[in-house]
Amino acid sequence: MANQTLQSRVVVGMSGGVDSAVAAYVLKEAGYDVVGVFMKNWDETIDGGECTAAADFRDVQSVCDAIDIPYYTVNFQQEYYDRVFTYFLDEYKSGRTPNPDVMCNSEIKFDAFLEFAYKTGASAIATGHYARLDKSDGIKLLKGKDAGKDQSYFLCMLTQNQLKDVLFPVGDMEKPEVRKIAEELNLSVADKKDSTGICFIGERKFKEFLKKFLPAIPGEIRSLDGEYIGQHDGLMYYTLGQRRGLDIGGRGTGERWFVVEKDLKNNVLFVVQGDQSPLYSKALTTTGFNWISGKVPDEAFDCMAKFRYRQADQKVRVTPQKDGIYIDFAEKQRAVTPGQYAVLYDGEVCLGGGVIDKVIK
RNA sequence: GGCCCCUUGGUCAAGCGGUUAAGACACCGCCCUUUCACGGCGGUAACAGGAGUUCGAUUCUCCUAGGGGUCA
Repeated sequence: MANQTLQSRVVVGMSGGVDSAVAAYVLKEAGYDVVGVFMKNWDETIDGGECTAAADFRDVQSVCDAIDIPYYTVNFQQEYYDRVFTYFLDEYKSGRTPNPDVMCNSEIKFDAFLEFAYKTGASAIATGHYARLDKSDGIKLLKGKDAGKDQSYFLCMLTQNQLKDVLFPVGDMEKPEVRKIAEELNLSVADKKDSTGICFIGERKFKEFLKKFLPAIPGEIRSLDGEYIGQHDGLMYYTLGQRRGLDIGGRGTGERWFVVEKDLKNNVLFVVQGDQSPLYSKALTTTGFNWISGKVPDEAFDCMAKFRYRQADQKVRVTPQKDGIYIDFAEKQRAVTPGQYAVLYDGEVCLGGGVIDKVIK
């Protein structure tokens, strides 16, 4: 793998975690001119949440010093707010459940950041994503080798152009290997916990977080046959299939209650008790669809799909439409939710993704 | 108004003189997880109040407070 563009410059997006640290190390060992860059994309004074950015940056410094590469910081707070967070809030206002991290990749990491890298004279960027690229015939996005860590789902909206100068050094490694390398190098982040929560924002008590941006409009919770069950704090604080936070206990059969539907017009949250059929659907449509290959198929075909991150691949039949695609499920699917991404796979290959618009029961 | 029944943790609900007073749902925490969720594990929490009878009362009796049938 090392005999291509030796000495060409690669800018590595360093988060302060192990994955990007090892990614940088691997590239350095392969002979690239590696530069570490830490992105600061969220201003925690906006929401008053915990700020882990400073500590993360110290980890980046420590790692870069250890593997002996220069490091810098860039700030895309404005871009993040305008191109990701605004979309995020708008989706919630529409009663949908967005996935900001997919947008963060297509708008920030593989756009604003990529541009920045080119400007510094780099010929490529790299990240610690668990995904692989096959550039033998066009560019194919593949799942990470470590099936449990595969992050191709989050990269489903990227294009050939965005991927052509990208490297995913840990994509063909298993997580334990990555940690082992970090340990052998005595990197301070070797056993650092994997980060979760919205990328660049971090762990938040989600409902509290949203409350700072979206007004709470309490309303009724009802069962599908109209029975009054209780009160909700605001439709946008719930997602389809959710059970926690409903505060419904002791009724009916004693089973758990789940959100099945939101009626924005009347501000009513509908729920069902137990893992019932109203939670399940048989098909969906997307608004637009990003085919990573750049080519829109001209006829229907079978493949696999995920409707939420880390869901097991589901067998589906896809029919391209004028705007987006129609996906028919081989098996009924639970809690498919508008705003989330439907991502298609052909074996290891991620074909692309689109925002779920309509769900057909 | 007169006879009958009910009253347990946030909710529903076991218990039937001696129990660490079940369980479920909720809630909280942890785990999982670069979205939101789902899921897994664990935890907090109760006998309406008072007086009796008993070696011993959530369980029996009698009062005082809150809900259902029948009789004028």
